[in-house]
Amino acid sequence: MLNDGKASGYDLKKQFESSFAHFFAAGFGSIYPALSSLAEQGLVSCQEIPQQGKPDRKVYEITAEGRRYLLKALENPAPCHKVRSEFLAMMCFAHLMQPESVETVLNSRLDDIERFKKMFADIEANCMHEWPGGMKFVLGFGKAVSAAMEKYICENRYLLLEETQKQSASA
Amino acid sequence: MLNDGKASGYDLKKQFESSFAHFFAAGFGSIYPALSSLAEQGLVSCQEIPQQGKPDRKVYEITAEGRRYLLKALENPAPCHKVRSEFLAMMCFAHLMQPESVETVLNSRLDDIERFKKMFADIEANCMHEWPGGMKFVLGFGKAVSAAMEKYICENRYLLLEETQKQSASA
DNA sequence: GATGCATAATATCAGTCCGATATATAAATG
DNA sequence: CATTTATATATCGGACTGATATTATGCATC
Repeated sequence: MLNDGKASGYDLKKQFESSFAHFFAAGFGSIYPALSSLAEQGLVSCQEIPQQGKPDRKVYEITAEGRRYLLKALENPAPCHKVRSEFLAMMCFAHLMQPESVETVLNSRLDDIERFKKMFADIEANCMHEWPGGMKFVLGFGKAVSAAMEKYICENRYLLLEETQKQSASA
Repeated sequence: MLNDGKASGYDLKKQFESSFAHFFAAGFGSIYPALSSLAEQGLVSCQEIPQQGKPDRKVYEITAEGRRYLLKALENPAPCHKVRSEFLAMMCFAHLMQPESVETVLNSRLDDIERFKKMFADIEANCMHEWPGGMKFVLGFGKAVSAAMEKYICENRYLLLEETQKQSASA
């Protein structure tokens, strides 16, 4: 991220919460230690800007060595793409749940997707133009996958509810 | 998983590599400590079956308390669904990569998806009938999302390659 | 005028997770 | 005959992360 310009940990967090949120979340507990370690390795430099009231702003900037390191890292031919879904894990055992409980879970998932869709629209409206094709590709990927998930859930939730109703009918 | 019947850590691993692979991967480093901890808490019981040549098979079985605990856990109204994609992270910076490098990454991702699709087909052919609706829902979810990803990548890879070609043309 | 909440900003830490590695044998494959 | 795959368990260092702490401003609400 620093390759696109200077930023503080706080600035980066905002990016992780918006454009990166759908595929790579990171909290302060990951960001600050990462910045410290990068600085130690000389891959970024740090400039402290004093402020009144607030902690000093630490603005990080990528170094020439950091840029070389980034380019090397981008040579990985098979980067991973992992999903870790408690949601799907739960749905495997929907037949052990109350039907209302299944409904709640499904709706909360649809809400999350809705929130992502709004975020995508915001991003598209604001900063899309100034982005390289890669960012457009990644945003589009998020939109396509979100849409597919939403469609699938709406069209197939009956699979889950039939089962729980069968159970509650036989109970 | 043990709610569906007794199993050893090794058995569970096979499930994590097949039906669960697309949304919840787990290695031995997670499975064995988890089983030990569950046994300590009395949520599962363990029966050691001696074998010649191989280490003793430890077959775990869920207890009544374990079942109660599972049902409580299934009451979580908003289970999470996370994606962590080095692939998409790299694609954000495609403009810094060689076009051939981008091609390689894209193809390796498509290969992964292809492997999943084959796995889905296998599962559907073999053990689909004996499954509850929840498992069918989850498998279908994986298929739908995989198909959407494949389609999106094929239809939009030009977004990534245009950029790198522009770069290599101006270099 | 006070209370509370959001924003700005950094930082740490305990607990969890996981990839890599180790060990031992049988069976299948080339 | 050699090598790979399958059976089976186990550990550990390093990475990751959610929760928590600190301090101050500004803005809305009661």
